[in-house]
Amino acid sequence: MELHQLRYFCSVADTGSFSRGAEQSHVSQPSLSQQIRKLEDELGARLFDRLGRSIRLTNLGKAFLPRARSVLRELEAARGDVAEQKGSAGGAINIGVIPTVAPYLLPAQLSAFARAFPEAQLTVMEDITPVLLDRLRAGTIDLAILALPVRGHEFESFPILTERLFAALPQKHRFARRKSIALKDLRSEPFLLLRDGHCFRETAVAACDRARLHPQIIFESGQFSSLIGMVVAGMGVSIVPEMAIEVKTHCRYVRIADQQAVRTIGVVRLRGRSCTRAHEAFVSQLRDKTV
Amino acid sequence: MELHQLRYFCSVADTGSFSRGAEQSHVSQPSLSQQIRKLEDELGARLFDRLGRSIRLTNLGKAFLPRARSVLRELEAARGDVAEQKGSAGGAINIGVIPTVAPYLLPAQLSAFARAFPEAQLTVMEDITPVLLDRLRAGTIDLAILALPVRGHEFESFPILTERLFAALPQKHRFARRKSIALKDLRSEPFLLLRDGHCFRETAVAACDRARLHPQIIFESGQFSSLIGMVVAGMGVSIVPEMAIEVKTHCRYVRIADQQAVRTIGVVRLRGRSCTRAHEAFVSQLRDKTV
DNA sequence: TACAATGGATAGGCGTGGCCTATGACTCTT
DNA sequence: AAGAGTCATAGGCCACGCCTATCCATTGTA
Repeated sequence: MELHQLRYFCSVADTGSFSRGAEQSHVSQPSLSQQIRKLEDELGARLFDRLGRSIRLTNLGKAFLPRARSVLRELEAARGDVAEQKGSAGGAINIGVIPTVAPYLLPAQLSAFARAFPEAQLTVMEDITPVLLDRLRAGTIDLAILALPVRGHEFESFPILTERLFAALPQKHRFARRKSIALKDLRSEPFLLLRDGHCFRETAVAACDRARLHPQIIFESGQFSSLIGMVVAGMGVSIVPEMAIEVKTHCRYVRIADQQAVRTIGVVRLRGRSCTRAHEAFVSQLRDKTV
Repeated sequence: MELHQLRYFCSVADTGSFSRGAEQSHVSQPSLSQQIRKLEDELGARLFDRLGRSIRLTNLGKAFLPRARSVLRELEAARGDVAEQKGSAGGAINIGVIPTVAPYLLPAQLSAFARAFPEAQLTVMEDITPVLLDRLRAGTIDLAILALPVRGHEFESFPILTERLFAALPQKHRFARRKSIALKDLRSEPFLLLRDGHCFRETAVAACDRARLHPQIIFESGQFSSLIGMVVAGMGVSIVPEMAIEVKTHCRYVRIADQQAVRTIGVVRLRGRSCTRAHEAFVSQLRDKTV
């Protein structure tokens, strides 16, 4: 039983004639006759009575007609579904973000995207890089926003911004007015850093390594706000990325004089993973609208 | 979009693998790959993400899967419907019967058939031969039980019984005790006959013709019961077929001594009209169970 | 009664397309 | 490093759906 046979059958039933049915189906009458015959053979029963010049549905044909129509209707529904999903930027987008980016980048991005594509359903999960990568692999999330580069060639990534690192100092600190600072100058300071697992900790530690600095870490947290609060309280100094700067607090941010002291944020997805229109739109917004 | 493509798609979605899907669908893996690819091309979007070793449904694939299943389910329902209709002797049977047969032949036949095939839905319409033939042509009825022969090669007919004609005489009639009678002997009698349009009227008149008798018709009716009632009342004589004999009444029935004075009842259907099991069963019961 | 017109069935040939096997590219495991 | 497993690609074969041409039956008309 094939779809074109069902289509032919419906055409014949509609037009009441093999010839007109063939015309309506854009095939020759013999081809249509052949296929109807084949369908009847497979079903093991006639669908039409051939009464010389005219034809008529058999009882069985009468019963079969709505079912055939139903199959074709379902098919069209399926096709329509796909076209709709493909055309509109609808559907679910699941993204993951690392905690050291989420509070600074996302709010503006999300609201802008929600305004531009109200039909898309965007859900966000915040977690550290290795967890996000696992989730990408597992398909739990479609995109991840995190610090580049990522290891593993199963991923492909696009940078969206590169930001410099700053030393976070108490307002009264002796270096607080400097334009820039060498990390080495902070050798004697107690350090407040992110907890292990956060990729920015690695970034900060790498910067220290380049400055031959082995920081004495006296406090660890999962978010910059806590670190900055501790800095303001005079507990020590910290290293934060540009986007984490909170201008209101009694805290000074001094650029670290190291060309390599940067972090690059990018969007990562599983290589070969197909994208809906919504995904494309979100990624391109990230790339374009991010300062 | 073809049915086998949908089947392949579902197989792959079920098994989570092209290879196992191919195995389940009894095709080679490359063939299945080709068809999936083709389906994707037609839809204009990927249904699966190829992730090196494993695959996964895309969002669009997830949306498409239930629709594809639905198409296949509808198809199976259609196939099942046909098998059911064909296998069981179910479905509607519309038969037509002429009035001069209906009350005598049908009751026993109908109840026997209803007992044997309770799943068949039999409806009966009573009318004169030309109307029944029109209805056969129009497809309003499937079978007609009437007097043979019928003209028109669009019909095919099977005889089911042949019966002799009898003269219906009042109990006191001078010929009432005879074994048989020649119609010519009734030359002087007033005749009660069926109305014009009833085929048995033609049959009776033809018998009269053969006997060189031009009957004086004083009463016409649409049913034998009325005629017999009039005979009993002494209004005249009539001609009735064997099955119309009502033994209880004060009426005598004398066989007409004319080998050709018979009528043959048969079942007629449109040539080339397909039959369900129920139809076949009904016809064969008529042929076998009729005395 | 013959003839044309209509509608479906049949016959034969052609070409697309679905299927196969063999092989390649790649990943993951041992 | 080798092997197993997976999907993609390539090339060839053949079935089958399509076509045109024709036949046959029915129907309407001169």
